[in-house]
Amino acid sequence: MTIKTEQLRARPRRAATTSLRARPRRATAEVATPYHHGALREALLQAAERVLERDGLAGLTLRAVAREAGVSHAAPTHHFKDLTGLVSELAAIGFTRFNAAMKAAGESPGTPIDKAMARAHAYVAYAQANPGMYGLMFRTERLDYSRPSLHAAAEASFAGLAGSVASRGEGQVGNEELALDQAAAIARAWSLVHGYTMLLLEGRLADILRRSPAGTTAESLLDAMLRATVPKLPPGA
Amino acid sequence: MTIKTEQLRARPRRAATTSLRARPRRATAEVATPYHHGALREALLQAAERVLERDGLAGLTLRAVAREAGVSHAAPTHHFKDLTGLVSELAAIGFTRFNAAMKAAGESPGTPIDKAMARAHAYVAYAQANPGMYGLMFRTERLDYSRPSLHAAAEASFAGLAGSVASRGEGQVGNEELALDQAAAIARAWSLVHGYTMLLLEGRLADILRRSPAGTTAESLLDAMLRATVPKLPPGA
DNA sequence: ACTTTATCTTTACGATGTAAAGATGAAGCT
DNA sequence: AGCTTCATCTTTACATCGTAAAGATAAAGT
Repeated sequence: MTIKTEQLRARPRRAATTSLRARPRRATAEVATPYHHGALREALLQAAERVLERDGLAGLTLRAVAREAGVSHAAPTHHFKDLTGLVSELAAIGFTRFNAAMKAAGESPGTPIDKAMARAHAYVAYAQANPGMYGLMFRTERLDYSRPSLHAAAEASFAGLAGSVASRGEGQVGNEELALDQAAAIARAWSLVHGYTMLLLEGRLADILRRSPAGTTAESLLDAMLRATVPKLPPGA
Repeated sequence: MTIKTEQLRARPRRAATTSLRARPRRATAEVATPYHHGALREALLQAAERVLERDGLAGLTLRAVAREAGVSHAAPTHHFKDLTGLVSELAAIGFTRFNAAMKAAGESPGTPIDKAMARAHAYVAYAQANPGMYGLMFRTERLDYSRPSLHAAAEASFAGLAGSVASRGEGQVGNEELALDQAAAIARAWSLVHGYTMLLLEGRLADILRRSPAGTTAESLLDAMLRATVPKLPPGA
C-alpha cells in the first residue's frame, strides 16, 4: 500500500532536553497527556475512536492508535494486552452510548408506535453519526465478548431492544422464556433495523434511494418501510 | 499470533531433480496444477474459497491462497493484481451462485407468498451453507465494485430481489423510477432477510433461539418472523 | 534512602501486501 | 531449425502490522 514510513510517528515526546517534564500539571483544565503515569488508557481509547472515524476500520491498528496518542507502539499492550482488547473496550463504549441514545428516544412522548418509530430512527441515526463505531460493534470478528465491560454493554443493548418490543414494562426482559411470536417480533424488529442500517452504511441502498421520488432520504425511506410493518406489532402497553 | 513459520509452505514443486515436468498431462481426469502455463487463475480461486471456508475471512490472505495452491506467494499478483482483485473476483462467483439459488427457489410452485417464503429461506440457507462467502459478499471493505464481473453479478442479485418484491414479471426491474411504497417494500424485504442473516451469522440470535420454545431453529424462527410480515406485501401477481 | 512496581520504550521476530527484478518455458517469427 | 518475444512464475526486498521480551524510568512503598 505504501502509506508512509514509520519514522513519521509523533516522536517520543522528550526530544533531547530530557527534563521538560516539570510542565504544569493541568495545562488548561485537564491533564494533557501527562508524562509517565497519567491517564494513558483513556487517551488511547479517545485516540482509537479518532483513528476509527478518520481512517475506517482498516486503519484502526494498534500502532496507529499509539502514534495518534504520541506514545511508543508497544504502550497499549500494558493497558489492553491485545488489539482485540482495545477494540473490545472501544466497542463497549460504543454500546454504552448507543444504549443511552436508545433510552432517550424511548422516553419521547406519544403512542407506543410513535415510541417505536423514534427508537428506530435513533438507531439508524446513531449508526449514521458513528459509522465506524457501529461497524466495530457489529463486526464480531475482532471482539471478545468474554470481557465484562463489553458483555454487559451489549447485553443491556439487547435487553433494551427486547424490552421495547415485547410490551413489557421498561426493559426488564431478563432470561425468561419467550413465546414463538414474541421471539419472532424481537427478531423482526432487530433484523429490520439492523439490516437497513447495514445496507445503508455499505452503500447498498444508494440505488434504491436514487430511484425513489425526489427528496427521499434515508430517514424518510426508513419511515415508509416501518409504517408498513409497525401495525403488526403485538398489542402492548 | 505465532502461527507457523512460512518455511512450512507447500514447497515450490520441483525440489532438486529439475525435470519431472514431463509428467502425464492429465493425471486422472483433470490437469492437476500444471507446470508453467496452466489454469492457475481458476486454481487460485478454488484455493481461496477453500481457505475462506476453512480459516474464515481473517485467514484469507494472498500468501495463504498461494500456499494452498502450491505456488509462490507472488504468483497471484499477475492474475488478480491485488488482494482486492482476488477477493472481488471470488465475491462475484459467490453472487453468481447465490443468484442461481434464488432463481431456483423462485420457480417453486405455490402462491406468490409461498414463493416469497421459499426465496427467503433459500437466502438464509445459502448464507448458512457458505458463511465465509456471504460475509465476503456483504463486507464491502475489500471489494472493488468497479470490476465488471462483480458489478454485474451484484447488480443481477439486486434486480432479482427487487423484481421478486415489486410484483413485476420476472426480474425485469431495470432502472426505472420507484414509487415510495415500492422502494419501501424492497428495502423492507431486503433489510429483513439481510439483517436476520447477519445477526444469525454473527451469533447474535443465539440468545433468542435459546429462549424460544424447544425445537425452534433458525429456519422456524425465520418462518415465524416472516409470516407476521408477509401479509403486508403489496397486492401483486 | 533504598527497593519495588507499574508504566513506557527498545528491540526483535514472524506475518502480511506489494513492488521489482530474475528465471522459465511456451509461442511466434525469420 | 534456431532465435526472439513474452506471458507466467519465483526471488528478493521493503514497509507495515501484531506481539513478545528485555531494558529504562519514575512513582509508590518500605
